Amino acid sequence: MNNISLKQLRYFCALAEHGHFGRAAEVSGISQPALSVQIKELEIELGIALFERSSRHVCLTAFGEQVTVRVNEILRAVDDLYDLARASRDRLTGRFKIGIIPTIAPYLLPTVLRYLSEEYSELDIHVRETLSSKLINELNDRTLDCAILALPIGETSFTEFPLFTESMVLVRPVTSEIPITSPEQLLDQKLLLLEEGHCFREQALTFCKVGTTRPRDGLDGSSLSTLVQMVGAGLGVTFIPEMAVPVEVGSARVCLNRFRPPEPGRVVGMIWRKSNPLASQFERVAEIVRRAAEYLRHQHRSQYDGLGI
Amino acid sequence: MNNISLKQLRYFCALAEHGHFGRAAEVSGISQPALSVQIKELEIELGIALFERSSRHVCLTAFGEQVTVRVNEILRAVDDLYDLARASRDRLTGRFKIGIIPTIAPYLLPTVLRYLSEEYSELDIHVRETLSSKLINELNDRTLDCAILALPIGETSFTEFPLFTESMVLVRPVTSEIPITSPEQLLDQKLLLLEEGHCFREQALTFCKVGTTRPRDGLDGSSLSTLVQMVGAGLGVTFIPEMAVPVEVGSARVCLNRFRPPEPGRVVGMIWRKSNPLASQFERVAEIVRRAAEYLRHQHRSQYDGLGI
DNA sequence: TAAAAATACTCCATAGGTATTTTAT
DNA sequence: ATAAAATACCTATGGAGTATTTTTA
Repeated sequence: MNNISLKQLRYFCALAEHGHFGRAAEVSGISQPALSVQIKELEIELGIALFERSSRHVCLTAFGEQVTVRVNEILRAVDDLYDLARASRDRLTGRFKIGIIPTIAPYLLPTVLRYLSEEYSELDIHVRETLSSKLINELNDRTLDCAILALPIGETSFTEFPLFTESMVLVRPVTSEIPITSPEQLLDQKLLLLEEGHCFREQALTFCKVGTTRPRDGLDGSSLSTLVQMVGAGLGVTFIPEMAVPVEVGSARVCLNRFRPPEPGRVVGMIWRKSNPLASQFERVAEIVRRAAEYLRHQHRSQYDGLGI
Repeated sequence: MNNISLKQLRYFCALAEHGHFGRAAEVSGISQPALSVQIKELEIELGIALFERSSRHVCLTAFGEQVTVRVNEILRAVDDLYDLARASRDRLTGRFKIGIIPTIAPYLLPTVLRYLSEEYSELDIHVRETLSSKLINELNDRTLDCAILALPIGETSFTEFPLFTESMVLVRPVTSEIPITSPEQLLDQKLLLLEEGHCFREQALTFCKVGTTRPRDGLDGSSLSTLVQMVGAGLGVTFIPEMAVPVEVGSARVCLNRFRPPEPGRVVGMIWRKSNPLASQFERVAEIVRRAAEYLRHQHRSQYDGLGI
């Protein structure tokens, strides 16, 4: 049975250093007999003497000297655990795996990553971009630490942290005449949507189905960028999130219009497993993401206004 | 206060490996609640969670994973202490510093070293050849582990282990006529002795002073070899230990004679500090030295007989 | 509802304290 | 005779057990 204790090893080091039971005990904050007993037990446990005692000197045996080196290493390694813990407690360390859906990633990520790496310089951030359903699986798998997606998810095992609400904007060909300002006006439009699985598709449809009918099916696109290009080619209309506007619109021959309230939109938030012990850290991370989004929105809003919409 | 215990670290490893409190507890030979408590205390001590718990899975946090590597190293290092102890207990390890007086060293050492290195193949043997008084100081200094010299020493702090008794042999010039067989006959001889400090000098004189007078002072030599050469040159007579005969006599034009009992002689033994915890090991070493000397004596005796003395 | 972890409590082993003895210089 | 380590003995902390509750899938 391995019954050596770290206390014994610390006492051993103190005694090895001071060569005197009384002083070593004092330094160790225990009484001399307590130290004597512990050293003796350590020797019994190892089955060999560590010190050569006399009333004048206490000095290490040859074996004791070999042990000193190793024990110092051990104690140093244990102390390192504390340091590591403190570092990990105060700020995230090591790998940090964040998931994000495709209809947010391209627009939010650059800014978020910049903000995060400013705050957590030594954090090794991994990004995974995929559909909400996969992100959720990977969160449950513990493959991801957290995910940025549209709320609500409605899984009780997750903490949902709302980041911001973003509006949907309608993208029309420049050739179209009158602005569309209510869902009803969409019914005779050909609506281009992201392919099945994207939550943004569902969100757009939800808005359109405010009534009971839905717009004529159009084509599916695999990215917002593609959809906008398709709109520019006159194939129909589509929605994009407000945040995508500065990136996706510009090159394409399209025009935008907002709706009158209630504007279509969605809540974007960050989620993580409630059981993850880094939860408190994640709130800080989420706050940083929120600030990044806010900054982005201000930037965009000025451009947006510049577009005169 | 550093209150992590090795037990906790072992439990941690078990839990990290099994991912299940119940099984890890079983493997560790304790109950599940005991394990729960210890893991929790470890986490409290470190101030950060090591595991992410749910009733389905128990898995390491990012921090826990970092800790696993280090803890495994720590536990391995602790186990190594046991191995090191066992190795040191069963056989001498590391440096072994042995002292030996000049009137024994050249004759006994080669054989002793051969015997010792056969028995302790990985022992790093250091030899120190000097006068008894210095050897004793160095034993007290703990510079030496043990010493081979003429007994008795009479220090209570030393264990004296007698190895063998060796006779002194008189060395005469071949030109001298009649054998000398009793101390009295030495009184009119010119006696060549080792310089002050060699115990062998005192031992020779002790024999000569069996009566009250002592032989005429001769010259001092720094080694037995020198003395024998001086005898060959007709400068006087000298004593050498029996063991030195095969080495020192042969090239010189001298003849030998023994005395009738009580033959002059001395007890050669090994000494070490009583307080040295390797004492039991030293008895084994001493026994090996004794066997080496015995072997040597048999070898010499046949040569000696061949000389027809 | 079932499986697993956490909690509550109890007990005993042992670390550590004080007083004393032994040892070695 | 003195300084230091070892021993004896006692106390109290805490490690570990059993029984139970809480949690989550």
